[in-house]
Amino acid sequence: MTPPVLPKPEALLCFNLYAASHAFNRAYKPLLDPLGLTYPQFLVMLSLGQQDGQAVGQLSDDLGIETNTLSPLLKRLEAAGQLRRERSQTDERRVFIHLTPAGIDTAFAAQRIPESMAAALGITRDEADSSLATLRRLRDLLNGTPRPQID
Amino acid sequence: MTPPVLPKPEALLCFNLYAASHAFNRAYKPLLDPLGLTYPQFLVMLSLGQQDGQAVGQLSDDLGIETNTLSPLLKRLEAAGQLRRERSQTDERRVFIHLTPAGIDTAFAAQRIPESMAAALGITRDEADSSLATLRRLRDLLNGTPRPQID
DNA sequence: GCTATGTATATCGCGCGCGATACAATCGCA
DNA sequence: TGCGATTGTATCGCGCGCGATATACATAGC
Repeated sequence: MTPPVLPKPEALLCFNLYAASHAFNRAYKPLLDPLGLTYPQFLVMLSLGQQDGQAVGQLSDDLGIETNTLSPLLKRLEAAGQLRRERSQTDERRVFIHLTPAGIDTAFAAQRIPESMAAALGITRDEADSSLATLRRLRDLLNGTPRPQID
Repeated sequence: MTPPVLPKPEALLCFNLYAASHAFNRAYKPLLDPLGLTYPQFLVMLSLGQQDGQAVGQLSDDLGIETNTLSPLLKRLEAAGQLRRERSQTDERRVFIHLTPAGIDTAFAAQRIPESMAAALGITRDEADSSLATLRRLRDLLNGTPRPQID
């Protein structure tokens, strides 16, 4: 029988995900501020550092951020001198994103943040990987992927 | 030695948390739309359903949402007829939030969403609780709590 | 009582996050 | 070749999320 009282948000997986995500954002902020990056901007810089010259749509797919969110975000990063936006010659609808030299420096500095955060929290690689796998499985489930058990 | 290439966001715990959180939001949206609630509004309604008459600050603490986010959110819920805002008689700085009858109905309807979502995804209570505990520990770490192993 | 300090809530500004929409460039196909 | 459908990106509107700030109320100390 259904209990007479509603569940506390604390008892819900979705709330704990929501709260942990915001907690991560708050914890990263003091480390990202010196770089002049927001958290989603940090993700974009890392993705570009990993593979430069991606189109807007590729970034959108990889990060799960809609292009209508990315467009203004990329404009702000361009205005900050971190990247260039370059129309494709062969398909003028597409826009390729390239890091500037300053952007490359920023990306390398950004790379260290997760490491130092993990170290500061005392989280081992194994713990992180384990949680990460759980979250990835959950995300695939939510995204409607028909459960690809292995990756 | 540090690898010559930057890490993919995919390999980061923080990104997977970020992405899973947004995925949850997107998955909940079609279920919340009929109730006229956003996701944070859903959390507020559940919290009030669990304990009515909370002050703004209590909601803020419990949900980890700043009062500057809650104030306009509560005004929207009041405008939607889901709750009343009532100044305390004894301390006129405080505002207590009470669900309206319509709000109580909404809260009960909202309560079913997590259950049905879990069922649709094939997630058992044990799996949810296990992930939940991991996320809670992570959140406590990030919030600077000096690691209270048990709760 | 009267000022200083602290507390509870609210307002403002800016950057997401995303649905809806716009628009140009490309593609498909008769 | 031409024209409708599709694709890639951008714009708009609204609701968070949160730092900074405001404001009213309460409390403490004198």
